[in-house]
Amino acid sequence: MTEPLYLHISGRLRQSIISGEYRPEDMLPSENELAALYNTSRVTVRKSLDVLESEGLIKPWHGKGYFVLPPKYTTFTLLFGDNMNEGRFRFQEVNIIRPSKEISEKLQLKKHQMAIVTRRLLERGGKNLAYDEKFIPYERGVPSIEFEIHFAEFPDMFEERFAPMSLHTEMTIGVETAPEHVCAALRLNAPAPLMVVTRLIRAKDDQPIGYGKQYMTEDFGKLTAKSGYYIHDKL
Amino acid sequence: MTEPLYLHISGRLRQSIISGEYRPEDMLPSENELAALYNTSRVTVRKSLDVLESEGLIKPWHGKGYFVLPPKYTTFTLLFGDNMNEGRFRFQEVNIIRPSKEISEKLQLKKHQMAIVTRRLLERGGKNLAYDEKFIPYERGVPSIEFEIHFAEFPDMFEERFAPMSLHTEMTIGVETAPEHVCAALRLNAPAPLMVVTRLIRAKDDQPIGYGKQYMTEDFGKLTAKSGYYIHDKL
DNA sequence: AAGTGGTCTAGACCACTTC
DNA sequence: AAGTGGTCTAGACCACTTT
Repeated sequence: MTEPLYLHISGRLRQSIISGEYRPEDMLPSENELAALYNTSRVTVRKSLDVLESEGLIKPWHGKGYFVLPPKYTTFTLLFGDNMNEGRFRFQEVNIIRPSKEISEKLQLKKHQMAIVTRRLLERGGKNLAYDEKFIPYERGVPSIEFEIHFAEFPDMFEERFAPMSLHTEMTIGVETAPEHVCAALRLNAPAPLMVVTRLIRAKDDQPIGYGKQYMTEDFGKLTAKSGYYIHDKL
Repeated sequence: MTEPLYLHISGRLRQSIISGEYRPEDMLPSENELAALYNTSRVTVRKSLDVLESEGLIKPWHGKGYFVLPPKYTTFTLLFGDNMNEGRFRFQEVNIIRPSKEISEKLQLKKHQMAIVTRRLLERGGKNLAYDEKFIPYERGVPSIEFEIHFAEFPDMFEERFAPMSLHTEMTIGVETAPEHVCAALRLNAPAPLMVVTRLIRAKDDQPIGYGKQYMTEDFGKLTAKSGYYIHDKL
């Protein structure tokens, strides 16, 4: 139950930084001073400073000392997929198609290479909230398996074929005027601007292996993001 | 120039995890095994494992060993403000106003408390791309200073009065039908759905100290976000 | 030369898990 | 009891910065 010393020290220092006692550009006491102050070894002090460094609060400068960093307000953590799983998906289509120019470029398909598409509609409370398209390259010799994946979410569906840790995703969020088939599925009277989230899944070698677009109506809700050191689960 | 041993070890292990040699749920060799393998001390091995833990790749389990974690696909890092600074802002209004219900709730204003508003228009290449509103509580006795801050960006403007590290921001991204004054400023013919980013700045005690809304047109561009271990600057 | 952080060692004792 | 990770010590030597 008793708190380890190194967490006690990092906690005290974090508090001092957040409260403004140490401000950005300020220097913390040296490792030796802290070791003397808390009557402990330099190793333990270093461990507590490592904690704060990994949280992005401080940066050591060889030969000088530990500096307090200015906060980065432009970096947000976005949690995506939370409200995606509330509601019910209805499949509209699972097919092999000749890809559009956009899809072909995003997936870097070869000429005449086909793509597999799944299209789904998200319903919640009797309302059509979102429309969802996923595209993956079609390759001969990897047959029916592809048709089973359409129940899985991005990028879970790739875990069988790729090392999971090697996948990464690029996301864009914007407004687009939805194409007709999307408007029809969502039962919109006229082409309307919708929030569109695209996701491009890449494997370790940056090879694109999946591309998805989600069209979200006003009823769908909002995406949320957070920034700030203060929200760390520690403290 | 020679790479420290602990980084060498963590690099090798990271490579093994990303390549799929160790998969999620797998256990890494024990600290003692690694120490023997690399002919080094347990302390150095621990330091290399700490690196991977702070990257979210592994999790130690007391008495058992180090487990490889499954990737979290729902956590994205969003860089906001990059395309906000390209272009030119034109101030439309700086004023003390009676707040709307929305503003009053977000800022948790007292009854009859006023708010300061700044409204701006973002132009780029002759096009109106975005409209920007910021609200902060008005307090008597903190007078004209407030009017000077309107050149600063959220949340920089608060750094004088609050400990910078104590601020945090909650963001929502969604589609809203823009109110009339926004449509007028953006020269839209009819009320149109726009991408709306709201930001609520809170101080350390969770007290709201600023609220901003940005309405973005289709021309503005998209927000981008990334996920995946693979994009870490290391490796 | 003196102070700072960066790396590393060879131990120690504890708490948790497995057998 | 044996193996695992968790914490901590008291040194050592190096590289960088300041005086």
